[in-house]
Amino acid sequence: MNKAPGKREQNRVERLRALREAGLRLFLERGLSQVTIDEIAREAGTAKGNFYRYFSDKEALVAGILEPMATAMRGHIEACRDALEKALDRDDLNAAYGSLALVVAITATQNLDACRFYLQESRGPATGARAPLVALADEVQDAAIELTRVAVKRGLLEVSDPRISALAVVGSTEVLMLGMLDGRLDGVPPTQVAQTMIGMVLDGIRAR
Amino acid sequence: MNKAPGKREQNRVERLRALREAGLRLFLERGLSQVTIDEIAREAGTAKGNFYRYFSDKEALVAGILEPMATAMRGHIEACRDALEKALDRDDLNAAYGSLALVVAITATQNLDACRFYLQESRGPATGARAPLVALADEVQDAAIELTRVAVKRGLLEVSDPRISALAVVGSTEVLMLGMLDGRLDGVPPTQVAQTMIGMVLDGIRAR
Amino acid sequence: MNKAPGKREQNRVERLRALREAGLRLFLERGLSQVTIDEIAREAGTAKGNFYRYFSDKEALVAGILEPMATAMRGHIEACRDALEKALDRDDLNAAYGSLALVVAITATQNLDACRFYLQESRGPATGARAPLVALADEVQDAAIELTRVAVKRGLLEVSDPRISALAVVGSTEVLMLGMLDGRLDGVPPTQVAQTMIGMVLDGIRAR
Amino acid sequence: MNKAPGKREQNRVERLRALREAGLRLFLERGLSQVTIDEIAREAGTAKGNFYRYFSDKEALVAGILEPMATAMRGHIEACRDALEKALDRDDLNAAYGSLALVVAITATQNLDACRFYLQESRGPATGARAPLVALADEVQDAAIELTRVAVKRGLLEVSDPRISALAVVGSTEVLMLGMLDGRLDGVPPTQVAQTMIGMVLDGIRAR
DNA sequence: CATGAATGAGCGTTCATTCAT
DNA sequence: TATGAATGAACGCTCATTCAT
Repeated sequence: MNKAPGKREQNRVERLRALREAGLRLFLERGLSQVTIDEIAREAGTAKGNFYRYFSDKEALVAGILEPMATAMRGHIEACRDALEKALDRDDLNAAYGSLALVVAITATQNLDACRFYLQESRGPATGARAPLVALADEVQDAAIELTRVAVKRGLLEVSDPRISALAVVGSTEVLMLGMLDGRLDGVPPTQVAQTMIGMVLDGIRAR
Repeated sequence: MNKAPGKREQNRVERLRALREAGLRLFLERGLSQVTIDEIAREAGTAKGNFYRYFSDKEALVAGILEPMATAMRGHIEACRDALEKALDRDDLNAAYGSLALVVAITATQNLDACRFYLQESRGPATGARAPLVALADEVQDAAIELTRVAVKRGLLEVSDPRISALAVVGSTEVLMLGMLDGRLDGVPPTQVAQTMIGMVLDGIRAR
Repeated sequence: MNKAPGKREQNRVERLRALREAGLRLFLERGLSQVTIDEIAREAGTAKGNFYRYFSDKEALVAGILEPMATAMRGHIEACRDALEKALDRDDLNAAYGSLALVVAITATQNLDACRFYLQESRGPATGARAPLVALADEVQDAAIELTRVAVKRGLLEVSDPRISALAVVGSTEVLMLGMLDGRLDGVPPTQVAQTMIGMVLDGIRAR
Repeated sequence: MNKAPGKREQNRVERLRALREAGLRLFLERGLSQVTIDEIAREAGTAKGNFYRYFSDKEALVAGILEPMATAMRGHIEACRDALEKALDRDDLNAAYGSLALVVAITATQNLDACRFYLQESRGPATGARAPLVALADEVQDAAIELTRVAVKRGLLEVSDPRISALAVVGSTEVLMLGMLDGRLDGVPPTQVAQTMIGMVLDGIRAR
């Protein structure tokens, strides 16, 4: 019996979703540190005290908001590294990077708000609720450097220093994404942005 | 009389400096939103109530911290645009960009902490004390786009879209600077980083 | 039918017992006011909401915890008074007091935790959940005074003031019991403590 | 200049007094755990946040309320021990104990409310704000035992066990004091109570 | 002017109590 | 009937801001 999920479980899932959504919406509107638990609960249509059934504090909510995107990103990075480690020539490299760009773009699109949230709040000291964001940012930068190192080690890429190339790409990507989100790049086809990015990657940032 | 600055004025200037320095130090350590006026005053060696004699609130302090760097940057950008508008060939372009890179680097070095503060806190919604930071960031991005547009208009640069190139450069620069500051680029000579950046600019981000 | 207790009733009794035990254990560990209904229910292995099926609030639980001991004590006191009212000489008095001491000791031993709980929390204003404890303490003191008055009235005891003697005995008893429970009297045979107490009673506290 | 204490200092002292007094009054009325910082501040005629300038939390306030009495008691106990250690005969013992009883009585009278507070809340687990009370109670009981041990060691007192005598005296004293405070001993001259107590002490609780 | 005490709104968190499941 | 999710009033504590000294 009870093949369908019970009402309790349904409510639970719905509440979680509502809290995450409300939190994300408010964080984007007014900034992580300016939003109170009170508001999040109200915006999610529940009582303040109920928030704490679902998240131990604001930091846990932030982690929860980021989690789907972070998990997906980790998977994509892993896959890209696997591909790079098997890559034999420039075409394989192209394929690996292109593939990564594609799935990252898709993941970003599917988690648009979370992505924007990440871009907006991931810098600075990892104090309190910002910790999960900074941790993820660190992870991303380290992964970018690692991927570049692999490509260089396999002789597929020639760069002055893998760290420079990797961070430059990460930085460009971040600001371009924000540009698309905040309207500064309105009218530019996303594919063109992507192409520019991939060009940067493949050209190893040009400096040799 | 009183050609030399009076004792009063000297004190005033010293207090201002102490408050700005203390605020900056604490903002870097623990994040803008986590620092209280109380702490800033204590760190600056003055009484809490005295803070309000010099700054109307935290936002004003932030603006004060950024002001020297922002003024310098505006000057540099202005000069670069002037140079670009008189530039006749690729060499002039090189000179203009190289010059900008140089003075920006110098300004950043002279305002290292303010620069880092800017890089760490300039994103996200412009709420509360963060407003001056976000405003400056907007200004920088708009200026970067404008400079690129000028270069393109004069036929000195060929890019798919000036906005993409400009933002990519801004993003790379930001993350590379942070990388130098947070140790991720330890051991890389700054000149090499700069060269990579200038290469990016001159190559118009490679994508055509 | 249903001469034997039904399953329902069995469960009910078991739940009550579990809640009382859990509450008592926690009250002793951390103090009456520091224990939440939540914890009591969890410790008793039942759901929080279920607590309210058995007790209207914390005060009712406290009353429930004390009830067996209180009822027994009332009976013993009653019996002692009956004995005293029939007592004709010092031997009868000895017998009555000795008997009371014995049954009180037995009751305390049989309700060791409840007794300790009473000793620890029965003072102070009768606010909230503490009310039943304070009420019982008042009852005990009044009874002690009353018993002494009876003995005096019957010419069996000579004291400066029955109230002084009675309260001194009650106070000594309480602290000595606590001393036995908290280890301060480790190594002293309980009978020796009891003898001292009875000596106090019979000597009418010595001051005449 | 400024021989008289400044207005600031005057205010400070007055606030401290008001907070201690307000706290004590409320603790007596409704019990330590039932009183909120909010109420204490309101009762003291100050703002809630101001409470924390003077006391780090409720526990610190309790310690502050107890402190004068505790310090006095420690001094008296010390003096009594010194006297006992020099005592040569029963008369010296009488003097030492009588003296202690007298100064304790005076101290209690001078700190009537604090004394009552101590008597009402010093039992039970030392959780949170109750810690200083329990610590003081432990100190008192240990000191009582120690004093008795000294008297016994010097052959001035003959008791079955110093711990029993000491705790019995402490317990009697406590309950008799409460009895005087809560009206149960109305009409009994305090001197008579004291005499009873001293009789108890000198007779070594009668049990040999 | 400088000081730091006072103010009180507001935040994060808890918990007795109710109520849908 | 049992469960534990939801509610919301408090509570402890903080801190931007004001103001007496």
